Amino acid sequence: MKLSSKGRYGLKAMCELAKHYGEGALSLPYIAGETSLSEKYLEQLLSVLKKDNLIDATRGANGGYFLKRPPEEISVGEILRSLENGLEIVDCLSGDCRNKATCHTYGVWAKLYREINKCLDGISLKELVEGE
Amino acid sequence: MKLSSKGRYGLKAMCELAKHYGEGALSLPYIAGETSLSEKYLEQLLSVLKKDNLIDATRGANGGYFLKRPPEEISVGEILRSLENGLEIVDCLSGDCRNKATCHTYGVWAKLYREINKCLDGISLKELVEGE
DNA sequence: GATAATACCCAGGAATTTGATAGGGATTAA
DNA sequence: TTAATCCCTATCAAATTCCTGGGTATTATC
Repeated sequence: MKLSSKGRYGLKAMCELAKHYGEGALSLPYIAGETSLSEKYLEQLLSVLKKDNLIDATRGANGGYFLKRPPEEISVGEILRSLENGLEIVDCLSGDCRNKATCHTYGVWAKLYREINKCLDGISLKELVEGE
Repeated sequence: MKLSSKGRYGLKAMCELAKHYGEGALSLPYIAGETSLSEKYLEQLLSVLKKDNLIDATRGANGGYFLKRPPEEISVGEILRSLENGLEIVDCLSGDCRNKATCHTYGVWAKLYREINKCLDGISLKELVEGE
């Protein structure tokens, strides 16, 4: 059970945006430099975050990316659900399980899923960059 | 972040062993039949669980697999850590992270790791097969 | 209006991981 | 001796992951 690189790296990028919240947009090359990611790869992560309304961007010269809401209003849970395309640890949590009722293990996955989300939703991006 | 098939199927096999705890050993073909897994695949899962001392086996005719401890003394956490080869969600939790101190995100993974283990260690195999 | 800096879109591919199969060997009850 | 069983290890196809590359659209600045 591993988190994908997308999740790990995307969260780092979000931290970078949070550090500079309120200072205008950060360009892709700048964020790539700070996070040691290739521009092309980072671009894909940011496009996912943008699709899910966590960040926004302005195009053209002097354009870049910025958080859509202040860091204290964005949770790590939101970010990871976006990047990981949901945190469902098994497929049957995604709705299409026909024998929830009789399955011995379904309850375990459901409980774990709730705990994971609870934990991650309890951490804001602001706490992350400020350390505690 | 998905649990592997090994984890899901292995837990089902453990449930089967738990249901028949105290009734002697269950043969590989029998467990395979009950869980709808191929014998060869199931064999690999059971070998992992045996290596980690959760189950034991007797060889030869009338042999089979059985739990090494009663179901109430085996947690789902133990089982999944065995099958998944640890529940570390990111590699840096497995000891070899050089910049724990400065990394913004390390704390998130550490906390989540603790929560996941706490949750799964709180569910016994007995609860699972008896429902609640 | 031209230029340069930027975000945006999408195709593809190498490497890794996963899920599973296969064959043969060792052990033991009957 | 035989048949039923667990044990070991190699291999493979499919899926997924991680990343690169090329080209397009937009816009501030000169």
